[in-house]
Amino acid sequence: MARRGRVELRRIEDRTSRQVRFSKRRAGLFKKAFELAVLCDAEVSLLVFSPAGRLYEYASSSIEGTYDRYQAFARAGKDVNEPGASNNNDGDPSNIQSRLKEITSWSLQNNADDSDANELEKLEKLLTDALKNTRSKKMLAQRNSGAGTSASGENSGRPRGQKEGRT
Amino acid sequence: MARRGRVELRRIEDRTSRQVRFSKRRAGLFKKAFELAVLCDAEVSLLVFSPAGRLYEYASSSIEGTYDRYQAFARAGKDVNEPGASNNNDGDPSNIQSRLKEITSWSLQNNADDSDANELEKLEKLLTDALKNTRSKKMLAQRNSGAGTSASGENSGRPRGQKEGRT
DNA sequence: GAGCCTATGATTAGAGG
DNA sequence: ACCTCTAATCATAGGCT
Repeated sequence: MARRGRVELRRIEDRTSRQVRFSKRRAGLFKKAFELAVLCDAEVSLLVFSPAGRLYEYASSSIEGTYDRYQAFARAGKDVNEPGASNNNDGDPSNIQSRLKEITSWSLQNNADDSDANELEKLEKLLTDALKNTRSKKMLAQRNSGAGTSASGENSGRPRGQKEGRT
Repeated sequence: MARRGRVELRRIEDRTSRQVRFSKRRAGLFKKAFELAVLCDAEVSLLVFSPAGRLYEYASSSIEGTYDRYQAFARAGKDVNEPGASNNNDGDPSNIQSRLKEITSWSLQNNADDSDANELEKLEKLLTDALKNTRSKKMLAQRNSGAGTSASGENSGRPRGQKEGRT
């Protein structure tokens, strides 16, 4: 025997049943979170509190690191955004802001603060690249004397509100 | 056709395929997170960064709220508090992370993305300082640890961008 | 509750539009 | 890039141990 009908999307009333479902679905959810991280090279952070108040967690790197990245990202992404000026090039590697965001989150993730020469070496490389980038932009700016656009990697597609879940 | 065999549990190498799978699996994961929250009355917080660095989030209540609960919980349960962890170095001007935060916020405030040579000059200086800082830290680290492997080609933290439609 | 089982609904990889 | 279709795997409700 198995399901007789579709799963209804509302709170399960029976306590025991809800508990069992929670265990099973939680396992499935964590498995999928893990798979997404591994297969697609994504950074995933998942926190679940059971109705009873128990904590379950998964993070492909670390909860704190990902949360820090989230905060930096959310803060950054929300700010300056002129409709006319093609900003918000989050995926464009030649964009200084996105580069800085990446560097910052990388730095936070890796706690690039102390005594690890390798980590610092990487950070150094990132900073060098960013600096190089800045310089070339500056040159362009001087040449064009204030008329430039930032659209070095045009393609910003369309804004597509992200929403999850469903009713 | 459909899958011919089991899904291998390792990073998908093909970029396009990885992107497509990411979208699909992400949708599935968020749906399941949502269902767990509703069906089982759980508190769920899910953060996902795509390989391209875009953020996707879901929270049955709120990311911040759940994260706060997590911290309170973790602290209460196990007394988790690492000494040099990525926390509260904001006051130290020689700290790389705080410097990066400064740079990032400056960059965002001033929309330091295009056509202003002076602004970019300032940004350049900030980056130079940060780089100098990094270098001296690296030297200290090398001196103190003797670990001399230069792994510059590796991307574990993987800052990198790819041009795609934005969120 | 934790495991195991299994029928069946849900998810999804890959191809095509 | 996004939708649809389809085949095939996957997840899982409900039973039972």
